[in-house]
Amino acid sequence: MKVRTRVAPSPTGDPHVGTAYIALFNLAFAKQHGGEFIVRIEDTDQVRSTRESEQAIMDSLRWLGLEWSEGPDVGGPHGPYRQSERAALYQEQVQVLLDKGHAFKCYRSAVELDAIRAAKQEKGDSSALKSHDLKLSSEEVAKREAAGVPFVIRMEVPVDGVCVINDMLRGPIELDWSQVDAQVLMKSDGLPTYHLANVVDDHFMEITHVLRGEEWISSAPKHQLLYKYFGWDMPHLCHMPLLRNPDKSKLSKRKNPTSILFYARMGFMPEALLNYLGRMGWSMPDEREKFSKEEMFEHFDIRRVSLGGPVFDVEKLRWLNSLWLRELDAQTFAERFVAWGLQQERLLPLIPHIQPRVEVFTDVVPLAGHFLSGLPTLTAAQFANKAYDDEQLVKILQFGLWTLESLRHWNNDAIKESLFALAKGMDVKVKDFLYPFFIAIAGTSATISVLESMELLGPDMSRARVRHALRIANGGEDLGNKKLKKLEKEFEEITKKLQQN
RNA sequence: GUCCCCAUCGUCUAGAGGCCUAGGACAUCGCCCUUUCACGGCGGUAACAGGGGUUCGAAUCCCCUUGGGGAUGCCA
Repeated sequence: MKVRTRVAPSPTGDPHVGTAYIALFNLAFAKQHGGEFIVRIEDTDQVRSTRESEQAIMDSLRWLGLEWSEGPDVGGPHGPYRQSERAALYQEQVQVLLDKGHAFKCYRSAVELDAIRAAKQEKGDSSALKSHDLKLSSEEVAKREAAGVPFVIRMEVPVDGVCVINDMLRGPIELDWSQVDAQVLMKSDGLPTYHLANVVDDHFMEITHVLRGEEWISSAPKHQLLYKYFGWDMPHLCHMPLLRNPDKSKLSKRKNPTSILFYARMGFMPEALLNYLGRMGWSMPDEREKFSKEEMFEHFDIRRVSLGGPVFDVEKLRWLNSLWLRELDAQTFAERFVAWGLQQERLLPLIPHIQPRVEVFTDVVPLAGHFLSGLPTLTAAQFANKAYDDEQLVKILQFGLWTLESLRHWNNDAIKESLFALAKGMDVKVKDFLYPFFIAIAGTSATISVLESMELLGPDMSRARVRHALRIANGGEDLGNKKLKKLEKEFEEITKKLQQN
């Protein structure tokens, strides 16, 4: 038996707790049945995946103590078994479908697709796009072919009837074929889409069980159909509930810290985070709260998964972490604390900023203590500055936060460039603009460069602190939707203006 | 809009028709312990979304309604 999880790197490279969640249950399931657990980096988009983001995912899964099978089948586009090296395989398989008439070339442009969809909707036709919707006259096809117009390869999908998907937790699920698009299998750049890569990879890797997020249920018919077209055995499917924000929406970093790195930085023990993830939608038969992954695997039963989407509750995670922390003997506690925050390689980059500013060692902690803390205790009064009023302050922090959230690469230059540009766009002096960020990040302006601080703290911790500061500056409340919308508009105008220059 | 999934305290959950006057945990409130703050101990507030069935009996099974979520991309 082989169980696999596919993980997609995020554009910003932060490994998501949801990834670890799915991986944990895959591993637990595999272990319990004496099977093999495989992690596959998925990225046919090629925008998200960089060597760094793939590495970050693997490192954080390792940090959590989730081990997977090594081998030629592991890795994404940059891994030992590269996507580009598999390109021929996908070409070959898609040709098989083409030959059997299960797939077809489509020369339609994005503009045309929009128009076709709009026209269907207007007619009150709620069915998905099918090959007959996309058909062009043979002259037109010949014309476009001759002109070298880019094309994609789509799969043929039944026009109506029901498709039954067997879910290990939910039993049979009936989905209408009328709702399933003639899915693109091969993009115009010649790379496969997720759906094709997924099915082909799993088949050749001899995957028998797939545990994935619930958001994949509606694409299961496409996958099942591809297996049928190829004449291959389909793995068993199991869809796990989705982790949620406190407002019940799908867990997202705008509303909750989602990066495993954040929790590591924040000083959570990997054992505790894993334990907490194991309690999401699952319980031990004796209902105990604290358990190791070995204990979890020993008692694991997929049928004990509950289907309601669990809300990720940082408070409870903290409590659970305290249980793990207190169990450590003094020696181990000291070792782990040092390993967490006082390692030379973590300290070293700070020294050039600290050394010129201190006279004695006792000056170090007041100056750089924010590297070892979580969210600072703040009051609205700390943000006071005669250069701006309350409204302007909120604006600076919110616009700054959005800017930080949009950064793809987290380094001093990128942070500096984007923030300085924003200050200019907002017509605020850099010095005044940065002041609230000093408070947000370090709790004081008497400290080292806030840009350096942010770089060293990492994106998630930095954003979390700015978000926290924003709430304090706004009188202890989150910004209302109305206000947010207004600000969003203004922010868009500024970014547009900046892009033009 | 359409399709699908889901539904027990604020949150995580136990519950496979009678063991449920619904249990545990986090959070919260009160008391105790204590030179402080924590930890800890004891106790309290707090839930089967609503309506119909099925059954001698329903949190548990069925249907409808409502609510939440997801999908509807040349993203994954």
